[in-house]
Amino acid sequence: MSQPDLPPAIFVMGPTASGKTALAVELVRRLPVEIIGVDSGQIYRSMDIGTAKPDAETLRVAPHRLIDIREPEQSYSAAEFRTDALREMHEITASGRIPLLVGGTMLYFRALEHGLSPLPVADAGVRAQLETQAAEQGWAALHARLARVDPVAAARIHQNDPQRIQRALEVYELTGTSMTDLIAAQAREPLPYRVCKLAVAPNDREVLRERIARRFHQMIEQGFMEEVEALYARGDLDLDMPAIRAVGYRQIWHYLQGKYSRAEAIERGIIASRQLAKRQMTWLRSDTDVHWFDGTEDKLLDSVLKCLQDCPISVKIQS
RNA sequence: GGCCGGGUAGCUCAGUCGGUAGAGCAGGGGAUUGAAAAUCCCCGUGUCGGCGGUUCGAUUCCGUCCCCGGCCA
Repeated sequence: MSQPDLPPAIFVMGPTASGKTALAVELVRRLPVEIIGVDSGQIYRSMDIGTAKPDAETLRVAPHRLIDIREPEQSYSAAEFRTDALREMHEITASGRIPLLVGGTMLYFRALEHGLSPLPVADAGVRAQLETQAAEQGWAALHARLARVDPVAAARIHQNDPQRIQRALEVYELTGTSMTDLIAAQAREPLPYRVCKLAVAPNDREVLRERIARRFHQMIEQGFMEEVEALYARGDLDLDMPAIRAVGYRQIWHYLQGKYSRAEAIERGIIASRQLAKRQMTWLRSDTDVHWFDGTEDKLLDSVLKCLQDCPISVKIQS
């Protein structure tokens, strides 16, 4: 099962505001590693404060790959991430260093590590068509249709989950084959690396909740409102776009539209961040072979370095 | 001080023609295959403000007291 000839890689995963970036930057100082961001928000240009993107100074010492690679009106996907990340990882490995993947987008980590089944890419036309049908007949009708073409998927997907109903129907429309059959037809390709997975999160949930609130207020002080205002003022962006639906951006967008007061937008932004952290924790807990770190301890770096030495990848510490 | 509203889940409230109560939000758990910071699923015992009274039985009716609004002095 284990493949000793595979090159090493490190994952640093964790919920929002857990201190992943700080740890990654420290690791860059000590180890022959290069950072790749695993963050569906930080891929966007002009979205810096609200995505907690490392500042220019930090990026100078610790460059991040796969951030600032899209405009806010564009979309991105787990599949594109996997392709991009694999390419960057190979480059880093070829240069004799170790890829250090850091972020909080757990689906991207999952897709990278376990691969994705060969399914068709999203098709805006088909999606629009399904959207129209849903508006006319309701999603329950589309779920019923899915049950006819792909009963296995329909049993798994809840009838109130429009996003997944739409995707499963889209796959069928595009290929004439059910998603279930396509997935069964070919095994996923796992990541060709020996990975050491680290999870950073405070043991005490309340600590994380406080950190999230504090950081959100800091973002506001740093000009988060103004950042969203600038996006809003462009006039070509809206809440249907993944970038604008991001935590914090969405709530401030509502404020700019007059739906929330300023204070309400901030409060709801904090709540949305906490709910995001909760979902991220659910992903992490389901991962069986991660090494957990509290993240708030003083000797975090030492513990992490020791863990990396003991890991199957056996990273040598260099000074 | 008088009159009128209110005091029910962490918050905002609904409700019980008397048989010990339920929504939204928050919170917790889970799912997660090209939107994933997305999209969903599951989870609600709380002296029904305090004390008395009536009653087989009171959160509900009556009395009284306390607290919070508003109006009048």
